[in-house]
Amino acid sequence: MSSRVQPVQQRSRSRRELLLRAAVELLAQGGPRAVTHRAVAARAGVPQASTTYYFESIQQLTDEALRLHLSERTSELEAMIAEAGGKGDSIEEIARLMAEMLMTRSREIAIAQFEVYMQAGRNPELRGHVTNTLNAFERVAGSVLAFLGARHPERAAPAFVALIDGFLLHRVARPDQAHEDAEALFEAMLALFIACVMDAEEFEKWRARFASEQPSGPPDVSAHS
Amino acid sequence: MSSRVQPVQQRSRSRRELLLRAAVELLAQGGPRAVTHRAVAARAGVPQASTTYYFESIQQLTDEALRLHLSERTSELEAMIAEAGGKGDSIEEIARLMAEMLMTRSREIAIAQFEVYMQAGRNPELRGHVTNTLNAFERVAGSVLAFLGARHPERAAPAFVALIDGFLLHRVARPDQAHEDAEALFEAMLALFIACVMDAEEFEKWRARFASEQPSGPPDVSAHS
DNA sequence: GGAAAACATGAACATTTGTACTAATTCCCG
DNA sequence: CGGGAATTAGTACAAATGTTCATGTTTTCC
Repeated sequence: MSSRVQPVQQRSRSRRELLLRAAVELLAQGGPRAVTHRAVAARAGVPQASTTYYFESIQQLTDEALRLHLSERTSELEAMIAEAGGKGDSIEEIARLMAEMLMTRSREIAIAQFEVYMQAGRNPELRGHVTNTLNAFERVAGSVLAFLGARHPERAAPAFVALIDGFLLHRVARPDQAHEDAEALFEAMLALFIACVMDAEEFEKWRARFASEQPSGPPDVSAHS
Repeated sequence: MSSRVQPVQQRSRSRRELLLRAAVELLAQGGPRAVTHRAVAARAGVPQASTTYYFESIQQLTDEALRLHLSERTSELEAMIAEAGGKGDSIEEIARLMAEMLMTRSREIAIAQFEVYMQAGRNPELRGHVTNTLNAFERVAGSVLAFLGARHPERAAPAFVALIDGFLLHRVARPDQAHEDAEALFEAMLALFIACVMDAEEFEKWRARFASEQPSGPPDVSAHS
């Protein structure tokens, strides 16, 4: 009934983690229905029974995998900040850096992130973790906006993160657009938004640039009824 | 091997639709793993075998259910436009109307929408439909922005839709925030964004309002490790 | 070295799920 | 109204899945 304890031996712990990573991969690639004991074990290259040896149930395995993913996103965020530190200090540079960093990640990372969001909507256990992660995102966004000179960064931050996640979500749902076009659009979006919350002169400058770039009309896809 | 045809009798057709709606409900409430033959039949109040009578496989049932959901979102959008027509013509009014309309929908509608996005990421069959729906959203967003006087509405529209979906997604993932606060924030976000793509005077006016409202700092949730 | 604890795994079992099949019932139309 | 098609429903079965368990192996610690 109670959850299995953390293994004490190193090899065990890494094997356990192997299973968690396999679960995240399967979740990203095939959705929740693809995360089965057997599939996870096969992908991790361990025998079937390992999954039930390390985890009480498939639900618990999945939940822990999602928490691992969340903690890795936080680490990733810190790494991004560390890497970006000093590399740019203008709106232009920051927007380019962010767009590039977020778009060069694997598609699976974004998908897994959204699966976590979905799961958090149903599982109160996860909700606190997701809330903390989102708050962390918003804190960082607020810092960046503040660094650039936004007037009310903490207020604009949630919108900034929403814009980013919305863009990435649409890219997951509609992956056909060329990568370069998408990244350019993303960068322009970010720059425009940042400029929005700055003072008026900065804003004017950036809005002009946003407007001057060739407006790419939405490509009409063959109608599906 | 081929898909079953549309039933000829009225009762049959409505029953078939009943199954599709049940599938969407289950998907929204319990995720993809909750959509099983038996669960769908039970929720629709029809015998087990109906699901296999009307649909080739559970996959086909799910796919069609998702397509139904998409087409209903399009209808909903048209209804919103019709209802909003003439009710507002200022940025303030439009933002309030949009925030209210989008936030008073059931939570399940948003969740189902995002499940469709996730599924489209994996299923090329669905992708075209999702692309069309997103393009329709962006077209409407572009019209609204154009109506309000945006300079390059078609270029700002994708960002606008991304902002909306991102906000709704975060609300799904983190539903604890009070509804009124969330709606007010949403409205402010929309108004700010719209103002962003307007001329400078409009923008200044709205940015000032956005900034003057009490900035609600992110509530720190108890740390989950 | 050897016992005890921790770890690992193959095989089996119970349940859930997808699907097929047959018989009964209802509906449509001449 | 009667016959054939459409639909409904009960049931059975094969496959997939979650889980258990007995047993074998490795590691730890004295």
